[in-house]
Amino acid sequence: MNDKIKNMEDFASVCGISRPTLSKYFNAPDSVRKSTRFKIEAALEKFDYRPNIYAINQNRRQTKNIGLVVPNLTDPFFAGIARTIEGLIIDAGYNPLLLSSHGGPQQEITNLESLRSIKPAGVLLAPLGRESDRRRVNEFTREVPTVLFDANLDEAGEAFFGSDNNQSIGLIVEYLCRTGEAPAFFEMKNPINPNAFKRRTAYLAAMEKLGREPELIQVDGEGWNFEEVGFLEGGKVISDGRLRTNTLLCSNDRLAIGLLSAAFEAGLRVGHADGCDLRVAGHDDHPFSRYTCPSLTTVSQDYAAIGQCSVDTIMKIIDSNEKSPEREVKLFEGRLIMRGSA
Amino acid sequence: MNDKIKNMEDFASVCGISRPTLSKYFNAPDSVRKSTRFKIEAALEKFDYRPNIYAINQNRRQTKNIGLVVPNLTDPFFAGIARTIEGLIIDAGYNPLLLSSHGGPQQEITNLESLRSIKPAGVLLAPLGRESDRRRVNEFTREVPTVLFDANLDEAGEAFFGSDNNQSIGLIVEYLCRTGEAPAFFEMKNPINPNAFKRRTAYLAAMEKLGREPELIQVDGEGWNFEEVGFLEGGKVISDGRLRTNTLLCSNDRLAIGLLSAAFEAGLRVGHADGCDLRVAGHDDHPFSRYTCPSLTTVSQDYAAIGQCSVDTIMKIIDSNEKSPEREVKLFEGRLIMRGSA
DNA sequence: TATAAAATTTTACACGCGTAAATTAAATAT
DNA sequence: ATATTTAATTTACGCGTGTAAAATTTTATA
Repeated sequence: MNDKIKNMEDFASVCGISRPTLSKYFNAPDSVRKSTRFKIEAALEKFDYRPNIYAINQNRRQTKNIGLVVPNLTDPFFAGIARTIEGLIIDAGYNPLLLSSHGGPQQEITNLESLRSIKPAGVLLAPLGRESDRRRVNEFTREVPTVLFDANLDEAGEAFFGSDNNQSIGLIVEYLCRTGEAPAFFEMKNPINPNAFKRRTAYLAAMEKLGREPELIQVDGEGWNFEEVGFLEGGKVISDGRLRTNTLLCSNDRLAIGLLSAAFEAGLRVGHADGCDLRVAGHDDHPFSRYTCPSLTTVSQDYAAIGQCSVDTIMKIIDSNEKSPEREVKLFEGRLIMRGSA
Repeated sequence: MNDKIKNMEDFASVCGISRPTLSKYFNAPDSVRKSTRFKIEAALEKFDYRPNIYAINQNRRQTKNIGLVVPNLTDPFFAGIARTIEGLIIDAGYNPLLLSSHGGPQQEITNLESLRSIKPAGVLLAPLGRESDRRRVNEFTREVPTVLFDANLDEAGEAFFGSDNNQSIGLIVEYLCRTGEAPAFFEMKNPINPNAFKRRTAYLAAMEKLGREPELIQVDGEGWNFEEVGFLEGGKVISDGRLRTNTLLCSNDRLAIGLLSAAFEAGLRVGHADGCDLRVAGHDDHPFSRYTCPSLTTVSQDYAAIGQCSVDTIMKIIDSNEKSPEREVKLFEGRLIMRGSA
């Protein structure tokens, strides 16, 4: 009884069931007769056997793998999104494979290449943005069904789902204008992320709509070390005294976190209460934004919806087994998160 | 010339080289004659072919996969460690597979199970700790060469590498005592992590050594939401006024981040400067600790060394193909990071 | 109970590669 | 140039599964 079961053949014999039927069972437990299903599951309790994943994937026309590529796992914001989407992929009966591009376009391509060799049924890609190797990403999306999320990229992939920066920035600009001085927009001069461009434009549009004079504060800084940029460059902006307003809207929360730190060290009191020197707001509702000093007023992105929609769409594409005629794009609205900083 | 190359056979014919020789090449490019190696690599330039990873792994005695399991990828601290170790694994010529247990023992086992089906050559595991399913983890380590890091677990795995909490806590306790009032130790009553226990013990030992009266502040709270625990329970501790000292040493930085937030909202001034009400220190040198308000004084862990040592060891085990007679344990020293909060 | 439909089994082949043994060719040493 | 070592080729088989077609059994339907 305790002979090692090493393949489906062995397991078939202890089951008293033929190997092809077992194969059917493992691919879809409901596709076999109830009585045989019970027999199989009873045997599974007694013997531990699991089909060899490599043999399976070698012979299937399609693997059950879904690639999930995010720009930077070190950022808790993306780590959280990845976790959410992983869950959705598992719920759909697929096997998520999470890769991080670590902020580098070379790593992004490496990720796609290594995914290609895994022959995924589909890929969910949050691209780096400006730095992405457009040509090679496009090349990849022509071979593998791909849905983009978070950051859009030309016409790459079958669909894109992200946040409506126009709406979300409009929301917080309106809030800031209504409750105090009109905000200046604090951002990096050359943002890596396309969302940053959209937010800049959205800020300008929102200010114009409200009849306010926009003020862009575009600071130096490269890479993904947003906190550091916010801290160093924000510190300069503060000490320069070249601020025309007491309200700063940051392009994202991580910049704001750095800026808050710089403001603190400069002895400025941040917040909307009486006697405060500065109001600071962000965008994204980063996991840490609740615990900054003061807590950060920001806009949250609807990542439950974005993730769900991305997974649903890639599943639809996989099931229908055909590229949809036109690229679907859907943007989701953000929600104002009012806290202490503005 | 543009016939699709779909397997090694096809590629062998366009190369003018036999398939077994190609197989040798892909397993070790240096194992074939130089002239044939050039021929192969020239052909690789013209045709794009990569060996089918599933077919390879099915037939190899050993895969080139190394599992890497961390307790919580949402924590930037672990995300950073994971990134470092991933790089080391790649450098060693292996393929890292990163999984996060998301703070749950069930997920931890699920991760190990899914790793088992991938038949990894070895696994690097940072276990959850107290909540880990000891029995099943042990079961796994008997089947797959495993090296533990970050948190120790009984006698599981072939080796353990982590931080010397005794040294690091001793370091900061000594610093705090030397520069101000002796610290109380702020921690969770039932920590999930074995390091937390060690740090508590180390705190008590360090205080005794310095002839100071220790004070443990053990708060309620479950799970991995350390900032929230630090914020909520820290807030209570502060408003209770039951603090005998003005200096708090937190069991980890994330608790400290929450505590700083609570102190801020309570209107306390944190820092070591004149006129401050409270000193707060942490442990770990979390990526965000530089940007708290004030910036957080803490102890950094030597994760470059821990990662390198873990990878070296799993490689040694894999190469020697035998379980070492005795379990290796090595602890690395921390470094004091002096900043504004204490 | 007879019949149709559905599920299962049998048989057989395919997938793409690792790998071992025997043979042949090439590189190196004498 | 010959002998020796080293590398490449040929041949052949195995890995553990998917999958298709035909034959058989079971279940559902009439």
